[in-house]
Amino acid sequence: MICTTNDLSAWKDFPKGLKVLLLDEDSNSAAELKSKLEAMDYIVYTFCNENEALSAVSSRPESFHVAIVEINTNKKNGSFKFLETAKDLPTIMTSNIHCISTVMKCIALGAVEFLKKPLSEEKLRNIWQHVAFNAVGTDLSESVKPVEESLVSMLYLQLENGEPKDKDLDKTQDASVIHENDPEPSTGSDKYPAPSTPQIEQGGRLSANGDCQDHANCSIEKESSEQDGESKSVETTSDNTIAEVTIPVGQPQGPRDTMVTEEADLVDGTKGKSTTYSQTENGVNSKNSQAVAEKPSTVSGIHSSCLNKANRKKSKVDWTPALHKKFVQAVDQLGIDQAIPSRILELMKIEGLTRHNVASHLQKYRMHRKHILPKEDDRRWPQRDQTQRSCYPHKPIIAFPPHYSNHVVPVGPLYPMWGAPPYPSSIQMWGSQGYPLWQPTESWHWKPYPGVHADAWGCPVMPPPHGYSSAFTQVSSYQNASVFHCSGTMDNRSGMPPNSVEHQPAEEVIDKVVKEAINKPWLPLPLGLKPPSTDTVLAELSKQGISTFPPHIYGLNSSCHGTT
DNA sequence: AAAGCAATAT
DNA sequence: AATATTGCTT
Repeated sequence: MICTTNDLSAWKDFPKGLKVLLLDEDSNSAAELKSKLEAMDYIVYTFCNENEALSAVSSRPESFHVAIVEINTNKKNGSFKFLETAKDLPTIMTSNIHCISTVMKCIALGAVEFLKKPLSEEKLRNIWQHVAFNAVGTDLSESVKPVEESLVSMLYLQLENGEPKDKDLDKTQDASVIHENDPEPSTGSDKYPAPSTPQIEQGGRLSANGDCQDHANCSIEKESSEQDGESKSVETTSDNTIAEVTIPVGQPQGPRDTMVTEEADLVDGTKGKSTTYSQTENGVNSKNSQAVAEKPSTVSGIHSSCLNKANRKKSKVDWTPALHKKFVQAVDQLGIDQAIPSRILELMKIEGLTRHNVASHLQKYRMHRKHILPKEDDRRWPQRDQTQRSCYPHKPIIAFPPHYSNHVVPVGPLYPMWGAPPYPSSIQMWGSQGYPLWQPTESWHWKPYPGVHADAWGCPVMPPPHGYSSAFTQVSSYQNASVFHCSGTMDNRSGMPPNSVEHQPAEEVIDKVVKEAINKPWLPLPLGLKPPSTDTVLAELSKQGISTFPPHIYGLNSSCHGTT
């Protein structure tokens, strides 16, 4: 039964007279509980049979304000049927079993609260707070929604991790919306001391008032300025949110404040969160810190929530590694000069992503490449063909872009395809198209391997690829190899060991390597170095009055520069 | 109208 | 800090 606020104000001695449906198939415990409730002036209707209780609810819904249901451990589906069926009746689940998954399941199915047995008077006293008030003219519901949203997300994730997913869960998942103007039942949680469990009931069971469905299919929101039906979506799967909300669920007495805070945050004004795109991801299994946002199952769809047409704040796109990868793939596929937002958008096929989103990301992406990559190149060994950089693969669905081999070395493993850099934490995102990439000097949010000093992303992070190292390690030590990778471009000093060569400016570093190459002529030259022609060498030697070849020709250094 | 850039807002 | 938004130019 749903009460209006008027009902409430007119209710004499509330909550006395509250009508409680009690379902407990153990008649003893039912009787015990009944007497406790009656001691509080609640009116108790006891049922020992789920079906009977359900039929009572359906035949005279006005007879009950709330339900207290004991989970029947003897039944495979222990009383969840009631929970699932009596959606309009705020239902408090109770059990001797307090395992978190059970609790979560209850909540996911719409329970307003889970009370551990034994049920003290203390615990029972506040059950009235779950009465579904139809908060006309109030927006108390606002404060409830975000919790619901977070909780639902959390549950989703949780269940994804192994527990069977309930059919209803999908529905609830979709309810992750901020309903700003819903005439929604509310218990007035802002006014009264909250019961131990957040009252997400009404939200979770929104199907009652149709909101859920309403929102479920509006992942595409027309933007007034956009004709192509771009929509906004946001992430539901905020790690933090989930994490923080997790605890309170199972532990009524626990850190509720955390949740409240979270709630406040979410509510506060305008933050609307909705979905994260995730899409079918072929190759990448990005397992990163952000992975939550792109779990495989999330992958095929957007749990979109939609926005209330009325007011909907723009939300941010979560450029997860997977999403970024998709983006990069699209850019690559189009070729850098064809890569314009609208086409990228097309190729990405991400529901809910807007051209603006792409444009924005593209802007950043271009900036990154423009500012970072060139710098690296300039400091690196002379490129055989500098022009290649500007015209890299337009049809790059090939394992290695042409210029790849010209670059000194990809720091990491060569990615078989663009896409899926195997790193655990998505480092080097921008580089997935074959650029040699180390972390740019600038901060970049995709961090190197966990555990590795973030600033030390230079070469040591990953072993050099074979092709590279074989040619190289012969010439120089590990440090020198690093020199090539890191050259002076990045300021990684802080992350490097004190004795590493990286401290030297690029020129010096180069000189040093050149010198070493000269000193050990029997070794292959480092990539990027061409040997001086014999003529040049001879000319230089004769200039210096040398006609024989000493084992070490230090003096060649300068001529080397001149001839390469 | 769309793109792109820079500055600024969130 | 990362994105979005805005304003402007092309």
